[in-house]
Amino acid sequence: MKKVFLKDIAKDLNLSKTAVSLVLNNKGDENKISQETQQKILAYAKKHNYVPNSLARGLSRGKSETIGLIVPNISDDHYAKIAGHIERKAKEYGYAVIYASSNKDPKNETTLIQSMINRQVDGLILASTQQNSGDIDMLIKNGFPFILIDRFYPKIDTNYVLVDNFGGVKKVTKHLLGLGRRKIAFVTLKPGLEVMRQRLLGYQNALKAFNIEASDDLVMELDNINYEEDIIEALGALVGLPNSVDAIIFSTHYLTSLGLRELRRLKVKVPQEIAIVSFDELGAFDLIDPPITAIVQPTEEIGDQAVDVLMDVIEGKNKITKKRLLDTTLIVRKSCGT
Amino acid sequence: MKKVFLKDIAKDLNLSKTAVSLVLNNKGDENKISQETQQKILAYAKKHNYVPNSLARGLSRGKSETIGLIVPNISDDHYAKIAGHIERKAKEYGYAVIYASSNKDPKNETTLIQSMINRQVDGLILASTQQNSGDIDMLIKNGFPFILIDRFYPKIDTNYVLVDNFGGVKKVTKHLLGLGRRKIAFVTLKPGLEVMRQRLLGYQNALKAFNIEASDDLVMELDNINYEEDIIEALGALVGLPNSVDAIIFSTHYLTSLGLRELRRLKVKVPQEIAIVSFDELGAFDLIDPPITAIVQPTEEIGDQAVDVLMDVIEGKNKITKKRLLDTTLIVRKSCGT
DNA sequence: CCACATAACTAAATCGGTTTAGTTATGTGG
DNA sequence: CCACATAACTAAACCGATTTAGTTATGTGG
Repeated sequence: MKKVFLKDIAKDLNLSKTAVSLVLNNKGDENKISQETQQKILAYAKKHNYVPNSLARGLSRGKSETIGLIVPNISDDHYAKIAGHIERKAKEYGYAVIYASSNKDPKNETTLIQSMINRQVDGLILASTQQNSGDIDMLIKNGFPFILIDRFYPKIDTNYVLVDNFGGVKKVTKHLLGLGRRKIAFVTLKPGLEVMRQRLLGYQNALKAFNIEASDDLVMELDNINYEEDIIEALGALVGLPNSVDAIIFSTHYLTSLGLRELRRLKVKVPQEIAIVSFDELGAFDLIDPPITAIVQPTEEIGDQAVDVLMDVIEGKNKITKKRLLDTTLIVRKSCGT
Repeated sequence: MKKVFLKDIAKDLNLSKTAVSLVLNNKGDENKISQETQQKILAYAKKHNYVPNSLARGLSRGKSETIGLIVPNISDDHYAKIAGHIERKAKEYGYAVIYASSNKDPKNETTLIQSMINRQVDGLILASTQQNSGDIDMLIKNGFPFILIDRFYPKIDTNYVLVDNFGGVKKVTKHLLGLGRRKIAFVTLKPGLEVMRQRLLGYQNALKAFNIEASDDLVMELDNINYEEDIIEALGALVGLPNSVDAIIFSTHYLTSLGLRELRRLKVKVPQEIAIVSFDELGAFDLIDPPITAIVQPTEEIGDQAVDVLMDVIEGKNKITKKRLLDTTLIVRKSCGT
């Protein structure tokens, strides 16, 4: 089962590499290669299981038919799901996916972007740390095809697809307010991520709609890296407040898990004393006691749309930037009371 | 910020591409390029931010510095974790990772293996469907570097790294027996996967050690694809047994979640009436009520070792096959009683 | 002063495709 | 019968590296 190359086929059939290449790329007709010859070539290729070397093809075409996916952490439930959808969708276009995790470090992100470009990916899907506007500017300046998912740069005009974070949190906050909760805390990560700001704004906006003053004491902004320690302190503070809180919104799924563990340790009764809700879902949120109310993101749509838009850019269609804000779904479970 | 190529550097410095290439690949000394020239080249390259086109390099070197990862489903918690570790470790060797999901379909797997090889990956990490011995034979015959993870082919001599499935299940079964449970059911997937057989054997072996007859009624083998429906039926049967079961071992994490949901619907009290344990952990198993006892796999070690072994093979070291059986850890939680 | 070693390079082939610019043979209209 | 169109190809350049096999200039020992 020796590998066959273009030149082998050409030699064996007494044809030129050109003819063989054209036919195998479906350009036989437009280049007036006779039907007989085309059949011969196709038959030979099939029989000997010819497959082009994609490095060579990529080199000469200037395309690798590969896209790069950079996310904070590929092991994270949310990104793993998105990665799955991106893979499936990319395959429809004949593309493969190289992934890499930035671990939330902008420096890593810069390196990864460079490394992906060197590997000649045709485009990038980027869940950016959002602290690399320089990289984004560079991509734009070079006309490199890319699309942001999950996070975006408010001041830069780019393609992106993400969820309506503001609306999502507003929705769930109103839900809590509707249930009579009034001292609602918001546990989130330190600013830096626009999407986190959007979530915070959604929270504040909902409170305002109910004429409730948004107290700074109720907003806990944890360090992006040391959140595991920070959250313990934060929850201690919240639970210890004179007029204790009656609800907590966690701005992302891993904060929810950590928070819930800590609340248990503090013997807080959920939802009787404190209702909780989570932005982002985790596989087993319905099995937890109590089952966790969550805002869920349409990961499939994110993946599909990201690839679709990126492919349009790669193929040179649609010069204008596409900005997509997808809706979240509120899944009401018992953790916010009844 | 125009791209610079080797020939640009050569031209600008009045040198040959050869000299530039040698120096940039750290072969300047052994090829007697003068220190001055080397410095000039390095300085120029740094200043103009030269980075080699890896398709071109890959083509001429016959290496892409990329490995392929094929798993049943990249979105699955278990594989997403492994993917994260593989990525990190591969980066240490300067390798990038292309991933793809077979969705448990051997035909897909065959296609993916081919497609990865065409993309000139230097090696493959394969969590195989285990129904493709033909592919594996082909890889071996062609001397293509690869390593199996998670699943292996008992009749084929290959590199692999996976956990001691037999020992893991045996351990947890004995644990249940030690707690006095006697009618222990085993809910698993239909044969085909050797690792599932190993888990079953571990279960049976533990029973035997306690002089308990392993009844076929207590082993439920669900369809690999339609397990969501099958498990409902299976649990219905188990719970309806005359002398109902007092424990259930789920052979993989997604069966545990599904099973637990169904047991709740059936109003079965866990662990009072039925204890449950899971092979494989899920992020929130400690938060579930009751927290789920689980056998956890060392995903980091699996990823690290897979990459290490694969790199050895790629670099031509260690001609003998490496077979690694890693230990699992039993995390005892309340779902199996106290 | 000549043969030969060595330092410091370079020209050109190569990897396996794609693509541009022809070439050759046949057929057709005037 | 000649000019020209067309069908059916092909030779060779090219993509951007790596690498083999030299080449040239200088220095050294006998």
